Amino acid sequence: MLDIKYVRENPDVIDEAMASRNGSWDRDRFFELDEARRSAIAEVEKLQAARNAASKQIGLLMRDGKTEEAEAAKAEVANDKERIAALEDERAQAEGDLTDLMSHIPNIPDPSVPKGKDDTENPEVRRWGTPREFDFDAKAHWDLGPDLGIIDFERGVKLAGSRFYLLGGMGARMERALINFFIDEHSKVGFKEWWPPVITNHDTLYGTGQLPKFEEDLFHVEPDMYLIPTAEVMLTNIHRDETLDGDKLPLLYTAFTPCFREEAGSAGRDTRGIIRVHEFDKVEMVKFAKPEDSMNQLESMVAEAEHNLQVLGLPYHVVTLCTGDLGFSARKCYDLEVWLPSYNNYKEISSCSNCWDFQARRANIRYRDPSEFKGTRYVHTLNGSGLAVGRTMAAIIENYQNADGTVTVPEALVPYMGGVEVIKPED
RNA sequence: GGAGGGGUGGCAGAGUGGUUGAAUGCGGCGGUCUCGAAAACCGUUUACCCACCUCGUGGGUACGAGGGUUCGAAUCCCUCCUCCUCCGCCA
Repeated sequence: MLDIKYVRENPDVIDEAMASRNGSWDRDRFFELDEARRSAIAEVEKLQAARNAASKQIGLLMRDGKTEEAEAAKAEVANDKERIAALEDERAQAEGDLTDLMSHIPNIPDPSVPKGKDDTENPEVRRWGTPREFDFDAKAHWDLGPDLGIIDFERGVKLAGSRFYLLGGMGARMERALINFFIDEHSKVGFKEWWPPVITNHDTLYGTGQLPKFEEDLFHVEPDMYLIPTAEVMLTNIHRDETLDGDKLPLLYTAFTPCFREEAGSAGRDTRGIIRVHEFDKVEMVKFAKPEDSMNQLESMVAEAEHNLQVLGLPYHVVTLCTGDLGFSARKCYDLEVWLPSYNNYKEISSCSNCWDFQARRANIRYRDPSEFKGTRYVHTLNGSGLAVGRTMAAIIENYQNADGTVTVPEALVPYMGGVEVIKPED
């Protein structure tokens, strides 16, 4: 959610921001509702002030035993009762509509975000590692996985449906190994580990911006709950409706959770393999930072995600999402894309965003810092994958495959794999 | 699933319709005292919204959430959420 005062005073900035990120907002309706709300407030508060004063008088008259005068005063005040109720309804209506309108407006891109229409215009920031040249016919993970007996697509579909898969043996082991590896790495640099529920409610999803606009992307659990699409939702909402101590910032949180996505509208995209599925595992990083520090925290979060790819020896590059590709809640976002031989291209494996005060305002997360300012301010929230587990496994299988159809386990992962150095075909 | 009892300011804890944003205690902040500190004493202590003569003043709202009764509700009624105790069931 944007600051309503800022929107009121800078509508041209919003126009420009929406145009640059392929968003839209109803400017005329905003001012119509804003005006309606404020004039209703002015009127209703005037009447309330009069009523409060009169009620106080009635109380005094009653106390002094002047019953008749009190009754007369009561009758007089009663006249405004319906009027106040009607105005109050008017105010509530305008306010509800205004909040609804505001909650559908995406964040404003940071001035440092490059202008662009879509993901084809995301500039590369840097590149690490060199994609391997294979001197044999390299396989895609959707072929190699089943050949090794570590990924079973057919049974995944039988157990749950399309876009689900089953891991077995060393595949299952590697999933578990990657989760532990990632969390251990984050812990080394000060991230606190959490273990949240994966079913959640409306308010939590509203806080991070999934609701109300993106309900169709979520798995619904009857009657009114949802499966989380990312641990970001839970980690960020840990402090919903809280006022944090400025001395404790930044807070660095991490968690592993499965993530659930309806993938409505992505039919036909990434249909092969484990790249785009309804349920996948991810280790997530979330930070709560002071405004003046949040951009630095974004850079260090990206560095932490990169560190994991580097230790695993997976080639990748970093791109800055241009205005047209920016997610709803993000003010600035970097994507890490890992090299996938089967795509002969880089594929997103992490997305690190600075949401600025956008989520904090929705989720009401503030902080206090008496030495810096009076009262409270909204914190800045950041989130980033560190990393998507399934896509990491796909990248390892493909980049570390050998001519004989085996897969070498990245050195850093061997201890997490119970000492297994090479994955060979299983029965 | 059944029965009962709670949810008040940073914390503890009063308050069962009328000058209650809310006693009291603790904590926090400022001050007096002191070489300094402690103790003691004095003062102070929320958030959001609206308006204006915009480092301030005035007004409104907020006692789990929402609705109702009333001139007026923390106090009465309804619904929901949540916590606790007991019983049942259970990984």
